[in-house]
Amino acid sequence: MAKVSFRQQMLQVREDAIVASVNRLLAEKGFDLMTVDEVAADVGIAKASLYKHFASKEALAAAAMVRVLQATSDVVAQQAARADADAFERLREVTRWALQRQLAGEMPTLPSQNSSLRAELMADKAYLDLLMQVSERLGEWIVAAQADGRIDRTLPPEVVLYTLFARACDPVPGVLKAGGQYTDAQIVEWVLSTCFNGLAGRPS
Amino acid sequence: MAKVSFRQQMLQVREDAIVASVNRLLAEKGFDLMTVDEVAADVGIAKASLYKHFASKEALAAAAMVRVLQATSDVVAQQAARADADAFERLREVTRWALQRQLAGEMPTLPSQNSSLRAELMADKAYLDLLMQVSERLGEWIVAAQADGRIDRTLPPEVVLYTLFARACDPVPGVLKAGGQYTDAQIVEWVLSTCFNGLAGRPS
DNA sequence: GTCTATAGCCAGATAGAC
DNA sequence: GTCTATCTGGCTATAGAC
Repeated sequence: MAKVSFRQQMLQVREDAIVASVNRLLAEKGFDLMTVDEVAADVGIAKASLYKHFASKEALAAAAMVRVLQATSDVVAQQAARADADAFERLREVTRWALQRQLAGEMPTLPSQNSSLRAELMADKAYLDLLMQVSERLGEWIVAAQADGRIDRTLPPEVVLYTLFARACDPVPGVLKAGGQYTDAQIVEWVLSTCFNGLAGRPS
Repeated sequence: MAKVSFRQQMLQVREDAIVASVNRLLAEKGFDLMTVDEVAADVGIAKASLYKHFASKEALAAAAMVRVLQATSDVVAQQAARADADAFERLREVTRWALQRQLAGEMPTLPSQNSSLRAELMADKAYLDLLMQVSERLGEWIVAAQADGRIDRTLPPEVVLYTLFARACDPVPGVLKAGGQYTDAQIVEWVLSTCFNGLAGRPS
């Protein structure tokens, strides 16, 4: 029994390595431009071996997306446990985390509306459950922050939620980082500011 | 001579039709998922005929991108001619136009950092000249609006410029439109508000 | 210049030995 | 389960007749 468990552990470690590679490549090139050959080369195994672990390129990407959502869910839970922050601040911290992860090259972009990946994700229960869970928690905070008057009450909560999801995959941080003249910390603060305070800024 | 001119006119009309199709398909599926066969079918001519007009798929897309920039340049010139608007309002009107065009399904998304399209565009003088021209004019308005105090002075103008370009290709309007419960006009106003006033809104 | 037919290539997926 | 070698399909691009 110990031997089986050890083998399973090895398998798990390898699958983790695969998913980590896929996550990075997805963030770097997106689903369409990422090739399975690249993933295999990056992990250091043969392409055929990949297909013993995952049934298709879409399944590969879906596993990476699920992992990202799990990480997001963890951050959300961590913010929910804070006693010293209101709903608005929690939303901002989750957004800050997403921007940092994006600048670190570890945030895959959302699947475009007609990608083959989208169909696979919409059939993936683990993905949908996590997406629902995160959306519901964020939705509660949005409504609370509107009640507090810290988020614009004239915006439907749905609009706020989609805007936050979109900022996690925004091209702006990457372009600014590619320019090379700002630190990651500066970029995060500016993008957070344009997101929550707008380009016009907030009068003090 | 009249006959030659007539033929050239016909050619021009056909090329316009091609570019219009490419523009729509680019906006709908993006460069990678758009196939040349689709373009040919959409225009109603054989694929080989397309290649008599444009040297490659990249050249096709580049022509569409140039056309979008020309339209943008026209809108910018139109706003520059207004006597009843300050820099901030001009920026907002140009952004509004871009959002309306996107909701109409006529705004191709920006080429991703490593697409083959990007290399072609960076070698296209007409594209680069237009991009530079539009960027410079918008840049002047951004600086002026910061001097007026209507755009946040703590943001580098570059950050504001990239943010505006990014909003023209934002996924949020499309997702909201796909939801089907809001009018285009509502969507435009909400996205404009989140862009300039932020999610937090502006105290009056 | 327009068409039909096809070449050439690349990437996802698999066969079969070990 | 891992590998090498190969199949398959789809896409860009072109040849050649008209």
